[in-house]
Amino acid sequence: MNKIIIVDDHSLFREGIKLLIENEGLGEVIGEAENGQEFLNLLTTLEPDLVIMDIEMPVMGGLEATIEALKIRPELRILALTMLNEKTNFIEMTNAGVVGFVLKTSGKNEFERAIESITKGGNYFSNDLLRHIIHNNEHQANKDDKNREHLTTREKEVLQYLCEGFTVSEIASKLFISIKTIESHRSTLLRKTNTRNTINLVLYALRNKLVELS
Amino acid sequence: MNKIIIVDDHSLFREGIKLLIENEGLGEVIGEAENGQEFLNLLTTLEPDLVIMDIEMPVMGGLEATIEALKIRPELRILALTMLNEKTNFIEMTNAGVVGFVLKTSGKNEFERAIESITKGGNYFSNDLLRHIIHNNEHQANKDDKNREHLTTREKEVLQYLCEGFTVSEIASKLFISIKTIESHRSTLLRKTNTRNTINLVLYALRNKLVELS
DNA sequence: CAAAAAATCAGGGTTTACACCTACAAAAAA
DNA sequence: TTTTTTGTAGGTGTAAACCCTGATTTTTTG
Repeated sequence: MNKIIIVDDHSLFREGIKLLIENEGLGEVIGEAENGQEFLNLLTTLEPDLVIMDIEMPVMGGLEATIEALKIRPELRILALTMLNEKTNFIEMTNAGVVGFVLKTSGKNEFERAIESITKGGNYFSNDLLRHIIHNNEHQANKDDKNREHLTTREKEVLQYLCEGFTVSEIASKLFISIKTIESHRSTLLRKTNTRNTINLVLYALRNKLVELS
Repeated sequence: MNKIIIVDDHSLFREGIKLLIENEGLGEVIGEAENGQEFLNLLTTLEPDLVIMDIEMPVMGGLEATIEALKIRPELRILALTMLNEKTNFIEMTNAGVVGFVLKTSGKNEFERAIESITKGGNYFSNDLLRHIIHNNEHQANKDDKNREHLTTREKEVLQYLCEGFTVSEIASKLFISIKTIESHRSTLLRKTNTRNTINLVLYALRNKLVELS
């Protein structure tokens, strides 16, 4: 019998999926978590065969959780459940090692097929998603591969402050480092995001949900 | 027995909620729709007692669907299911006539209580949501009433361009007027919104939804 | 019409942002 | 171990933002 953990920040969604799994005899839900961090905590005591993982979650998202979990348990099989409309890092999630992708807009049948396929050791990638990826590649390929050139921890921190409306000198004071250093980070951010000034950098970050509008 | 229609663009979520409702004996799901338009079509043939309505959906959202549905069937009881993080038009939805509000992050128990309360003719508004509304009102109430209406047409126009990432000189070129004029408008905007610089002005506008993030 | 508000423009001064460099030590990755 | 990345910091010059006062014209409104 499949031992399953469900990771999703929407409690009602978890409840529903749990019922679905148990009703259809797809497995046994041995745990639930509402973000990546909670899930990693569960992993210290539970031994699931399969994880159903949402991607966009507060505290810790599905990508990071997947990477960390597979470091600890490389044999773990993770099925990503995504919404498609937002920035679904399909490539990054597959690189991280998920064995399947299903859309929340998919029906019950596709979900069952995914779980069955994965249980047998296979993969499952939703056709709708694949179609979407191919179709949108022209528009997004550049942005995803080039622009999102991986921001470092410090850069993300500076970006966060910039998006909260702090000036360069204020950030320097907060972090007890030179204004020049913050300027340097901002310049790097401008280059990596291919933006012209701080305002456009902030707008870029908000549009791409690198930060949240508080 | 409650006759229920579920309106949500996520098929898996609908499946789950349907199972939950039937498992707990909360009612009978007589129909599903994946957007407001589909739901209105269903209303021509089905006669539900209760509608569980998502808000953000493609084609037609929950607000418009609620308004239209209650024009046709004023006695219809609609429970809004929302996510809170995004622009949840709580006020507009209640004005439209929904009798309840539950968060997707809420648990099964709260969902059941909501349905029971509504079935008995009452209302149900999630405490988490109410708390969130009240908390965010302190920041917004004053600013909305005083500052927002004060912006002139031209000022709003300039603000729009600023929020799209254009610089002062670019806006001057676009509108065929002097840079000094745009600077003057921006200064007025800074004063009226009580912000310190353009970035904070843009953030203010986004937070208060004076403009949309494209 | 007269008064108020809105939209336009100007000058001048201070501060900050921005672009382009260089540089070096520590940490991480190869 | 060697190479690359990251975080730190500085210099220099230009452009832009920012702050103030003041003024003219047009539009709105009582």
